[in-house]
Formats: sequence, structure tokens, C-alpha cells
Amino acid sequence: MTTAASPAPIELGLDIEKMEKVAFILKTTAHPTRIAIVQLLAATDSLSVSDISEKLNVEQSLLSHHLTGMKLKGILSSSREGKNIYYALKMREVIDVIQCLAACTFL
Amino acid sequence: MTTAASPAPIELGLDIEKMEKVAFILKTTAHPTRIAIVQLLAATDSLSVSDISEKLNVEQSLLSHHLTGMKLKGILSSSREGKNIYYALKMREVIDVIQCLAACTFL
DNA sequence: TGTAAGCATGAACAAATGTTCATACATTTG
DNA sequence: CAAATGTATGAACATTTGTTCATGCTTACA
Repeated sequence: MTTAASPAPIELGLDIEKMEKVAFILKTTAHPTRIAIVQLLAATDSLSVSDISEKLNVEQSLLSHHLTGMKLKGILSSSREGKNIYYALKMREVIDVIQCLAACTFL
Repeated sequence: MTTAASPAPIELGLDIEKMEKVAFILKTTAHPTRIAIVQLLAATDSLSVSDISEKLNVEQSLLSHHLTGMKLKGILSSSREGKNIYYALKMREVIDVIQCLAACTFL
């Protein structure tokens, strides 16, 4: 069973470096609040911090930490507009990832 | 912009509970070694701990911790066969999730 | 210019994760 | 049954995340 002694190099879809990057993205997204943020921005295009704070019922400072983190990691983008700062989903691929799992029957 | 005062409840694809479950799966997968494990088992169907240990070059104990954790969380399954214990990918959806991100151009 | 609204930031702490090491358990074989 | 192989487990520790709180920065507006 399991082809005893395979001499050929293992055939993986991803090399080490890519795995680390994928892990990085997954980690950055793996949190209920952050998933909610992605979902929200996937549907709304762009929202201010206070918008998100209200809709998600998350305190300003904590939310800000999440948002700046996600921005730093390339998942979100932001732009100021008067007093407000609007966040948008930059890495839209994460939507698919979430949808992917959301479609699972066992959830 | 951003539809000032929407009175209707926010339309999200996932409810709180599902988000937590998705986050749970993502978290469980978000680690280079574990992603490698998934990739490996996605291609090979079933491997013993020592097989995986060699192929991934991860020390036995550490690998075991990862494996039992992933099993506990429903991602892998295992079955003994003599001295060996073979692990297999149970929640195959995670493959799609990883492929999904792996396809990203920016990785 | 001063005051308020909207966000960011940094320190401090709590909790979850990752890792190592030693050791225990199960199975096979002599 | 004793020894060897393959794997699990638990304690201890290091590191990373998550959270809170106080405070600072920026823009608008009186």
C-alpha cells in the first residue's frame, strides 16, 4: 500500500514558499470578526470604520486593529474621505475561499 | 455613498455560527506544515505517520501533534494497520480552499 | 482657534498556538 | 516475554494572537 519506496520527488501543487503565503492569508482571515468584515465588504464595496463597527457591533479600537492588520497584509485597502476612512476588499479571492467552506454541508 | 441609513438587516452569506465554524476550519489549516499535509494526502489518499514525516521532513512528535489535532477537528481520519497508523484526508473541501488561494497570481 | 467626531496606535495583559523533550503505549518479531 | 519499531501524549516553555484601555492624530465646523 501507498507505493512503498517512491524515488521521485513528491508532487505537490505548492512549494514551501507558496504554502507559507497561503498559510499567511488563511491565518489573516481565520477569525469570526474578520470573516464578517470580508463578507460585509464583499457585498458593499466600501464602508467606513464606524459603518462596520455598527453593523458588526464591534468596538472601534478592536475593529481598527483588525482592519489595519488586514490592510497591512494586503487583504483590504483604505482611503480617507473627510473624517471617515473607507475600507474595501482588495484581495477578492478570499471571498471564494470563504464561500468554498461556507458551501460545506457539515457547517 | 454606502446607502446612508439602511433599515433592513444586513444581508450576509453566513450567520455568526457559520462564521465561527469557517474560522475554525481556516485556523486549523493555517500552518505551512498542515497545508503540506493536506496537499500530500490530497494526492496520495492515505499515508503513515513515518511516511509523512519523511516526505515533509518534520519530526515525529511534532507531526503527531499536528495530525491528532487535525483529526480531532474533523479534517483528517486515521486507521491503524499493524504498527503503522494511516492518515487520510476526510474533509476534502479544504483542498479547494487551498487551491483557491494557490491560484492567486500574487503568491 | 477650540472643540468634537472618526480612527489609529501603543502598552499591557490574557489566551491560544507551536515546539521540544521525555516518556508511555501498542504491535510485531525474535 | 523481551526488544524493537511506530506513534501518542503530557509537561514545560516560547511565540503569536486577541483584547482592552488610554491617548494621539486628523479633519470638519462653530
